[in-house]
Amino acid sequence: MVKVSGWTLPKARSRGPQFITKSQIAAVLEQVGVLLELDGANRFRVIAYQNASRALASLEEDLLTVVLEERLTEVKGIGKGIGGLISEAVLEGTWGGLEDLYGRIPPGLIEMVGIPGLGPKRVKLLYDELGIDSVKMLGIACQQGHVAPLSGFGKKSEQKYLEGIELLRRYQGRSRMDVGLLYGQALEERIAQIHGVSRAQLAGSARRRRETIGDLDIVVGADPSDHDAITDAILALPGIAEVKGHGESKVSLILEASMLGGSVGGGSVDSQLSEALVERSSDATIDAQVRIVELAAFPFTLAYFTGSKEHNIRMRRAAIDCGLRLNEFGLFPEEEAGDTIGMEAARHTLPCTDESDIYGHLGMDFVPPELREDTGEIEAAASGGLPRLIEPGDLKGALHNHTTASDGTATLAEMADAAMALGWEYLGIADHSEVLNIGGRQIGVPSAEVAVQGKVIRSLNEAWSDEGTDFRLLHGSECDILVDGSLDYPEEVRTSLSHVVGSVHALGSWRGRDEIANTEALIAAVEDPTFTILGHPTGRILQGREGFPVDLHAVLRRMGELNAEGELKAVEINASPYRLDLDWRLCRFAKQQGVPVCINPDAHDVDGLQDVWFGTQVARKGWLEAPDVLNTRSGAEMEDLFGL
DNA sequence: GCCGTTTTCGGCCCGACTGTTTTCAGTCG
Repeated sequence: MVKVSGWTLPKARSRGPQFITKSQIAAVLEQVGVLLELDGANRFRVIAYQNASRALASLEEDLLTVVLEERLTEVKGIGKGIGGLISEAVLEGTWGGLEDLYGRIPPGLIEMVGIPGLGPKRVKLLYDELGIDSVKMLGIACQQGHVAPLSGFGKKSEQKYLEGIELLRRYQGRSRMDVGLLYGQALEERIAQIHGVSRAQLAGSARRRRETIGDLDIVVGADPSDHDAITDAILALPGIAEVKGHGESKVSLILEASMLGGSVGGGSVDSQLSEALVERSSDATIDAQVRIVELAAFPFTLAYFTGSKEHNIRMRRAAIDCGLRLNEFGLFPEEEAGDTIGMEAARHTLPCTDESDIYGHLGMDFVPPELREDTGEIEAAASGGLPRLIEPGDLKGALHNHTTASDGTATLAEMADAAMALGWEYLGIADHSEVLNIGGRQIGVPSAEVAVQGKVIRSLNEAWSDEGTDFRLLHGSECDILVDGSLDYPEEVRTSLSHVVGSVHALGSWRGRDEIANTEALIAAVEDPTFTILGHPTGRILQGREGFPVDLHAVLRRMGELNAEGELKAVEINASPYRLDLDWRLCRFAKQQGVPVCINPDAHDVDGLQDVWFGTQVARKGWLEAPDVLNTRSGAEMEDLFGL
């Protein structure tokens, strides 16, 4: 659900420039797109703001520099108009004409577009004609029959909106990757078992491994004579809260938890099952679209519904450049299709048995689904420059894990056994440092006890070495980064460790001050000679809380400089599906700066080690190859790196 | 609002489904 709170223009910092930061401006541009839609603006103008927001968010250079050097409009997607807005925000801290737009659109309208089947045009019409400016008011108007008489509306509209309001209440927004995959795999399995289904595959943002998943897309290939029966079978599946619509080729559903039923799901998300479900309220729902096509169209439909939308737009343009037209059913010469559309036009398609054939016809290498975000993959695929992405099996260990010494539930030996069972050559222990206490309870390891843990680790390592087992524990610490950027523990404690994972935990203080102060503090932390790995860099909890504001581009640039001087500074992808922090959008930048990434499960029990699977998905989405990831190194190499 | 460029304004990805209307606009993905 779109949260109405937060739909205000950010206040300028007290001193500057820059008065407003890049991420704040990107968020505003995104909101302006929505507000303009509600204002009845030209749809291409709306798209322009969305594109500009994206372009700005992925700008890797320092924004103030770009503004001062008047190079903003060189950024693709930012022109004179929006460029002027950005410059004003950065240099003056003001928002020009946007104040008026924000003041004119009632925040309740934003919430109203969250109702399924109700879009910006009709929301605006309801507001203009009846003065309806909230979901609550709409509900009352529908019950009293005020909506049906409006031109373009009817009795069914009223009923649909009333049902939509109830669904909006139950809808919990996007789902974390682990939860979304759980539902997606379950639905895929159920559909694959339906008689007549030849192929069934999960597509959409789940297949692209986004950190959160909005709705599920399943593509089904089957003989046309079976389509009706398959549609009926899908509609009869358990756990359907609502059928939003169904036709010859698609079924649009809202699922509830009972769809998961008995023994479905599988793979690495299994261990997350109980925990993931406990969090969702018992009547929470998730949307799903099922597309049913004949087998010949399957690869095209799969590609289409895998997206992203931006990737698809680029693919269509690439097809046009080749004199071809690409739609969800085929890839065919423009002149042969003539005026026909859809499946009819696709009768002239070039043959494709899987997605790689589609890319092949357009002169491109197969683009892995994770990369399909229009962040350069089209160009790379056309020039043979796609990365060879890391695989989960490339990992040889992990460096950030907890034991009973702090807030973990397993002992050193138990964690080591679990790591060996995964085929790993090492496990880095990084229990919390002294300063950490939660609710007055001491969580962190007192500095005097660090040496005690070190002694146990040494004796375990000696035992493995003696019996010829290629496994070792690496004695590190998850050391708190204090508000001034210094590290917890006396220096001599930190130097006694193999590695220091520096993490921020006092989120309150960090979220209460601005991006520039936080960035300076993080840079001070990474500059400490004992600092090794930046742990969960923003502190975000997906679907829970925002991270603290920070310019990670600047921090990663500094870490890259230090590495160029011969130091070892790495950044963590915290692989917990609750975090997935470092964000995939920053992985390539880290690589470009010469900062290795470390995929860490932040495990607090033996099962938690398996979370590295999720972290690997993030690394893949961030274009990383095995050599870019620190913990693809062997145990012996790690010992060398840490000077052990 | 941005882009490209035949440097001045037209084009901007494409299709299914729904409800209302009677030929189509709105919504969704």
